[in-house]
Amino acid sequence: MNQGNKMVKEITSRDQDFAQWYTDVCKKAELMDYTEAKGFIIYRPYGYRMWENIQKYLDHEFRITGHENVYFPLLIPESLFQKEKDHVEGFAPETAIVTVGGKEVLSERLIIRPTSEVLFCDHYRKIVSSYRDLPKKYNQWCSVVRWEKTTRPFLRGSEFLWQEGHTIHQDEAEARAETLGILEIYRRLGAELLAIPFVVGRKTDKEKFAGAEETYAIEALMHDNKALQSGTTHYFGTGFARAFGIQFQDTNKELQYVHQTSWGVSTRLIGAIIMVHGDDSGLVLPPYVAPYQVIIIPIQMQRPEIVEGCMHLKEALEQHGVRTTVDLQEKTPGWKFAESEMKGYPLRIEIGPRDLEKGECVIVRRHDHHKQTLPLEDVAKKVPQMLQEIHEAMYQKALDNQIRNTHEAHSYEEFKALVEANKGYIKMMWCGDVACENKIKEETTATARCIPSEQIHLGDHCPVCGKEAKMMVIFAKAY
RNA sequence: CGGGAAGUAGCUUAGCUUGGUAGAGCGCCUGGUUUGGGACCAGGAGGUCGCAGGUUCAAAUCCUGUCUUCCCGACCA
Repeated sequence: MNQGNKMVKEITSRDQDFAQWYTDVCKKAELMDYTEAKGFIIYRPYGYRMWENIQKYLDHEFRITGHENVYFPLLIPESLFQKEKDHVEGFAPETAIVTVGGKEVLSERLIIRPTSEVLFCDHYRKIVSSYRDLPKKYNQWCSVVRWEKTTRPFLRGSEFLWQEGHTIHQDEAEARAETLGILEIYRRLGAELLAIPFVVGRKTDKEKFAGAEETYAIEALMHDNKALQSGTTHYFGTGFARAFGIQFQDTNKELQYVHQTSWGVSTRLIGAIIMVHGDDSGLVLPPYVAPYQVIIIPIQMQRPEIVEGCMHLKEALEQHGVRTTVDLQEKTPGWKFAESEMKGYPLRIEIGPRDLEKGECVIVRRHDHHKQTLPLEDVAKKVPQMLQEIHEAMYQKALDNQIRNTHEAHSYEEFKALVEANKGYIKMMWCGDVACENKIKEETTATARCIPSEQIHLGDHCPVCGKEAKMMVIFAKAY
């Protein structure tokens, strides 16, 4: 068997044309479909289930850290939206606006939420008056609309699904702790569910969220060495509170403004999974986010004992908590093997007449095509361990790739050469001046991805302007 | 939003230059034979040629506009 070769012929080779490969995988793995409206995609069952698994993980984490789910409206009166200056300026270019209701032109236009800060603020203003009302830690699962000029499935859509957390606190320390606490949950989501080693750090002022005092992000390196911002958390200080008048009386009987945060991850994570783990045969799914962790393929479906054997194994696996499906399509085994690879099931189990005679089955790992034979009776109790090993191997592979594609630049010339050669993450000292950041972007198209908490001292001066260096920044070309 | 390319059956597409009854392969349906890496035979269904105007006796084909997708830039989860 040609294990190293591309086994599925219907998609573009990954290294030949990464963009086309990505689109092919999205379509062929049946994750999504296009609609007639630009940037509005259908999340098909196989794609949506991944989102549900992400939801399940995060929703549990949010709950045990004291957050409550809520739902706020889709539409925001324009006047409300305009209360915070930076926020409006940041989002105005990409809002969709409802101007007609029924047959009447509306007296006030309604903005379709691109994010819901202002609605939460307006509500918090009404329900908070005492320190005893704090904190409020709300989260909502919803979709938002942003009128993007260029759209791509999962990576940038006119509408996308996400969760947005909005919290208010008595003081800065508590709000900042919330911002970093959620960031840590996002990092763990990557490590434990998505098998993606996120680089975690603070954003530069230029890359900050509109209206935020501090923005943090999780960044992931894709297989084409471009970075993808995969989630953000923001500390707002009291900016929104002042704009919206969210005040409370503290224990000294004094009026204070609340300290606020917001944070979110979106269906863009699905894009990250595809681009971090996928290969020339299609999707490769990390076990804990995969809709099904095991697909069982019966060989010779006309034999009832084989289908029966498959069903029994499915039951046994499910009893061990393994999400399992049996491929009962009227297709040849070869067809099913190819499709199971395209769709990225972490484990494929084949049961044929020869196996059944010997009481065994063939079990194949998707991520490395490793094939082995196991006694049927051992499968159900061994698979959970195998899934764990697959998860760890996939995480390690992604981490190795990230380390291999992270470089240090000590001079601006070196930096430019690294960007030019498409070398991934590039660490470089920076003076903190936006002028240098702009110059870098203009001349190289690379942007500051984040200021990592783990700082390395690479020099005393900013390689761009020669002034004193204040921090090390990770730069990369980004999606 | 600028530059480029493309839209014909679910998918890949021929036909368009030079206007004249829409064709193929794959997939799908029915029956049969098959089944350990994308099976075979026979029969069958499926199309307002992206959409809207225009030219013409006649438009998939020519003209105008528009929408969507892809690529390259600028802008953003």
